[in-house]
Order: sequence, then C-alpha cells, then structure tokens
Amino acid sequence: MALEHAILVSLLEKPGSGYELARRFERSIGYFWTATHQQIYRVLKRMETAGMLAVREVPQQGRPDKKEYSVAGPGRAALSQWLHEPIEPESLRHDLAVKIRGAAFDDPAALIDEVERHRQVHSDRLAHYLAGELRDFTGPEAAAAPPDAGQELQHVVLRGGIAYERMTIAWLDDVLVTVHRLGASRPRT
Amino acid sequence: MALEHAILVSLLEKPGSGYELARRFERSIGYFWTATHQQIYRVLKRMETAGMLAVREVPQQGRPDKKEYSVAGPGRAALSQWLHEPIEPESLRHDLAVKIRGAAFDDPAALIDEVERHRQVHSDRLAHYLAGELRDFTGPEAAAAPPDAGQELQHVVLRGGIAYERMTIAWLDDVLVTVHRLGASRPRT
DNA sequence: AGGGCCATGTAATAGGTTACATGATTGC
DNA sequence: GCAATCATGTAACCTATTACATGGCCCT
Repeated sequence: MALEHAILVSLLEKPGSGYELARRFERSIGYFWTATHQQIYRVLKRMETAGMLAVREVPQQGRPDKKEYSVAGPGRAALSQWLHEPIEPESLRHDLAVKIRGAAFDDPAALIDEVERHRQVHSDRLAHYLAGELRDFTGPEAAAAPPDAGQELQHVVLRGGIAYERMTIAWLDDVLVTVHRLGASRPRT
Repeated sequence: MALEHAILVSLLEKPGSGYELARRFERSIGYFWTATHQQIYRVLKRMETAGMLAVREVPQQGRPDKKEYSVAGPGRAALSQWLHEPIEPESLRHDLAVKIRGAAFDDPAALIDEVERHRQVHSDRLAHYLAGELRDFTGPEAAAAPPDAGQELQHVVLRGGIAYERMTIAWLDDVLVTVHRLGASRPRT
C-alpha cells in the first residue's frame, strides 16, 4: 500500500491537514500519485489509529478548524522499512492504447479528436512542470542557494515528469500521423 | 471500466479462453494493461451474463476442456460506444518516484541497488519490444506483406511502449547520476 | 517423484471511486 | 444572491489483489 507511504513523504516534507494533502495530491506529489480527499481522510484516520501520525488541532478564525498531521516515530520507521524493501517495477495502464488498438474494429478517424485532446493536456502539464522547474530549481532565485539532497531528489523526480510528458507528446504526434495516413489511403470506409 | 474494453479488443483480435487471455495480459496487450486470471474469469462471467460474449465449449485431449469466448453483437456495440466517448488522460502512479523523494529522509545511497534493478527490468522489456517489432513489423517477413489498419495501429502502440522504456531508462540513469553526486559530496551520513 | 504448464474457479480482503452531506467565509 | 474556497466526513459500490483449491498431463 503505497498511498500510506506517499502521505508519509508528503508530511515529512511539510506537515498539513487532510485538505492540504488533497491539494498537494492535485499538484506536486500528485504528478506521480493521485488520491481523492475521501481516500486521504480514511487513510489518515487509520494511520493515526496505528500511531504513525501525530495530530494537532489548529483553531482558525474565519475558517473551519483543521487537524494538522505530522509524522510520528512509528510512521518514520514504517517509511524507512518500505524504502529498504524492493518494489515491483510498475507496468503501465494506458487506456488510450486500448482505444487505439480497438479503433481497428471501428472507426480509426474517430481517434483524431481524442488524441489531440490528450496531446493538449500533456502539453499543458509539460508547461506547468517547466514553470515549476524554473521557479524551484533552475531560476535565478533557486540557483542562488546551494540545493540540499531533498531538493536534488525532488528535482530529479520532476525531470522524470518532464521527460514523460515530452515522450508522450512525441508519441501522440506519431499516433496522429499514423491515423492520418490510414485515413488518406482509404478516404471513406 | 476499461478491463472489459481491453478484453473486448483482445477477443476481437483473436477469440480465446480465460486462461489464454490471462497469458496475453502478461505479454502483448499486458504491456499497457495488467490483469490477473482471477479478475479475468470474474469479468468474463459477468460479460457473458450481460450477453456481450459468446462461449463455445472446446473439448481437448490431454488437457482440461476450455471455454472459448468471442465477442457478440452487444459486446461490439459496447466497445464502439466506449471508443466514441472521451476518456481522461491518465496520471502516472509511480511508486519509485515516491521512494526517491522519501530517500531524502532516510538513506539516499540505498536507492542505488533498487534503481539499478528497475533499470534492468526496463532494459529487458525494451529488448523484448524491439524483438517483437522486428518479428511483426519491421523484419523482412513482415515487410513483404502490406500492413492493414489493425497492424499499423498495433505497431504505433508498440512504438509507444518502446519510447516509454527508452525514456524510463534514460531517466533512471539521471537518477543514478544524481544519487551518486549526492553520495560523493557527503561520503558518510 | 517433482515441477511446470494447462485450465478453471472461490473467498477474503484491500484499495479506490462516486455520491451525498454539512457549514462558514470571501469575492463578484 | 451565487459560486468558490476551506474543511471535514459517511455510505455504497466497484475494482483489484492475495491466498486457497483442484486435477490431469508432460517432461526430466
């Protein structure tokens, strides 16, 4: 169960409430792990019961009170143990590839809009990652201070996201060319 | 629910039993979609009940009888409908990235073995994909016959897998360089 | 004799999604 | 007045994983 571990890492980077975690899972750490707020609340409660997390009630004015979670000793130990265990190299789960193969039995031309839409999303994500890289790692402000190990590691993960988006965009272009070529060779089916 | 759709595509490409599907999901279509035999049997049963699939009992000698599934009209209609619906561009779920960020709070050097192990797996997969490409698409035998739309689409999906593995290997090299640099700057922690 | 492949399944559990529910504050 | 943001949660359902179970054939 790696959601627990992703939460531990995120809370070590910075303590926060369930709500804040849910927002981080839409950005930053969410680039390579997704979770909804319902799931996060459920897991936080379980982890708290298991003693992995410490909670602090934070009264706020003008806003609902929040529970700020931070990692307790057993949580850190659980993370450390997981870090030293080997994990399975993950396999993709790529719906769009299923669609592309399925299009052979239907209408390949119908793929075009869908693939272009996906390309746009990945293109936006790439721009977003690059902006984050400039802000946090390669820009003048970030370059002023020497990066610590944590920042170096966050940066290499971000570079992975950037490489993934670039590769995906290039592949979607390949798909578009292929589909157009199919359409051209048989104008109507 | 895309497992149903992946099964429909696979059975349209070639009818087969639950066992055979499970094997295909370890190879070929499994490169971008995974499923275990338990799950496949359950979904096949549900799809059969829903009338999406036709079954044929095939007696065999020296082996247990098998049930050969093929796609029935309603199954084809369900697939067609899905193909015309937009789907969400998927987000990654990358355990290793969580580990890398987590290593900042533990021992970054412990990543090295793990990353090298993953690199090996991806390198093997790449070799496997390239061999498949040569056999089915770019080799002398395959080049002799003009490819149809189905083959072109299968090929472009395979090219996506190849691009993914290449990108991943390059990124894992980047991770290794980064971790080694961290270790060099502070020999013991 | 033992291991691996073919072939099918059940049961229990864990993980994840969708819908529903509440309620105050801030900004347009 | 309406929508968005902050903040927390429950309930129902669907999906996926892990463990267990059976049994014959083929090869070494």
